[in-house]
Amino acid sequence: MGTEGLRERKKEQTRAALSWAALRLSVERGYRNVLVEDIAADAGVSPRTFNNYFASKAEAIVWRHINRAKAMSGLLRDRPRDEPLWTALAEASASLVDDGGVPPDPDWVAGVRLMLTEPEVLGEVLRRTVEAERTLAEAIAERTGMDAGKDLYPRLVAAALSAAQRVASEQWMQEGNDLSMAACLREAIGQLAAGLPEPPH
Amino acid sequence: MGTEGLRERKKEQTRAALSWAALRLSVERGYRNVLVEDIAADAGVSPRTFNNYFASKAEAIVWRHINRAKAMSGLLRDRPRDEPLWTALAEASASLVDDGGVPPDPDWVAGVRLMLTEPEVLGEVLRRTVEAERTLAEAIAERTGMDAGKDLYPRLVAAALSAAQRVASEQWMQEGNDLSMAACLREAIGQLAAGLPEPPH
DNA sequence: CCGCAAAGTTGCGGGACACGCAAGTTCGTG
DNA sequence: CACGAACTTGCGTGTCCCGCAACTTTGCGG
Repeated sequence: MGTEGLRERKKEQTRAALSWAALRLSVERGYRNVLVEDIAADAGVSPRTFNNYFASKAEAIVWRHINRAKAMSGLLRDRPRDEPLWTALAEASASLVDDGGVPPDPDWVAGVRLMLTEPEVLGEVLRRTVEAERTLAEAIAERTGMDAGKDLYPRLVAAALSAAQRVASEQWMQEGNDLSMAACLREAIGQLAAGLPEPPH
Repeated sequence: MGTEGLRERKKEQTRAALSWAALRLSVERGYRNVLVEDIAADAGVSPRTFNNYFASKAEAIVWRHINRAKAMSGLLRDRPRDEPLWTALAEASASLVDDGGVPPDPDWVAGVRLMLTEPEVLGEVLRRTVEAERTLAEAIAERTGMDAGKDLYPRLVAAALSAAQRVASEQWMQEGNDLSMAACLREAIGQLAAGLPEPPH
């Protein structure tokens, strides 16, 4: 049998179904026009059950995205130890979104737009991202021989990286942008690692 | 008469009273134990009126903080034009919280703690901060001769600065920290401007 | 000084949400 | 196959946010 038995698998399945339904419906009709009731119906469970899995609509929508973000620390740990930190961070970030030249899934694009657009969703995603930063800071601390609890550096790097990821997403979403998400990420993180030098003017 | 007549002044007064009450009560009894009803009562208006001013408890609590954040762009514009961008940003940030050696107001400290601690409030403050970043990005764009709408740089700087401010606050709040808030800010922003170099280990 | 339009406040009511609780149902292990 | 644990569901409750329609205050022009 799979990980942790059939029960656990079924739970994860329902959770995914709910998250997916929440995202899809919100993209289709707009966040405010979707009731918890609708999401539950779409996933084939009762409205009450929805709240056994997620504490809010926003949390459900954001769940998949946050799961990806949480993978960052693992990805960072997998990078070669002799690689410069910022290269490792940039490549780990890029690998999270790299489609290998395949044009991005329109549903995913719509999802990203939703998270940057709908205030309530944005609040949730930012909040959860800050949460995930703690784990990332741990990984950075480990790599640099520091203490994420006491030293400023690891948390600062994690926070700056999150910021860069968000801005890169915005930039990528903009009208008339021909770069890939991965390219936007590398660009933003590169500038960050260079100290965001003020260009001569 | 003052700015925009008595009517406007009274409105701002009520708004401030509500925000203040929301913050104070939440610090005293904990965010979840405060009803909109309580806040309204404390400010001497009806519960319904509360929602004429703020769309949520969290928004009321965060209002003062965000007002300060919005002042950043103005402060940046007031810095000498020949000052390096990052010096200007650091000094503008520091001046927002500089008490000139006076120990910080315990109520303000409790407020900051609340914003970093209570999930709902944190979500709101992050969301509004991102909003305020747009204005800051405009100011940075102006200073560097760029276009905040198209260029990545100004938004990236604004976002990174916000991140640094948040982490600096966390660091400052930590047990066994003897630095001032302004010092924490200068430290964090300094590291950012230096490209967050990986220290040798 | 006064009355009137604009702006602000309030109460009411409804829609939605989140969650505690206590049944009922399903699962998987011994 | 039987039994306890885990999960689902319905119900009820407390809270929130806001539209709407009175009512009250404000301040301006005659």
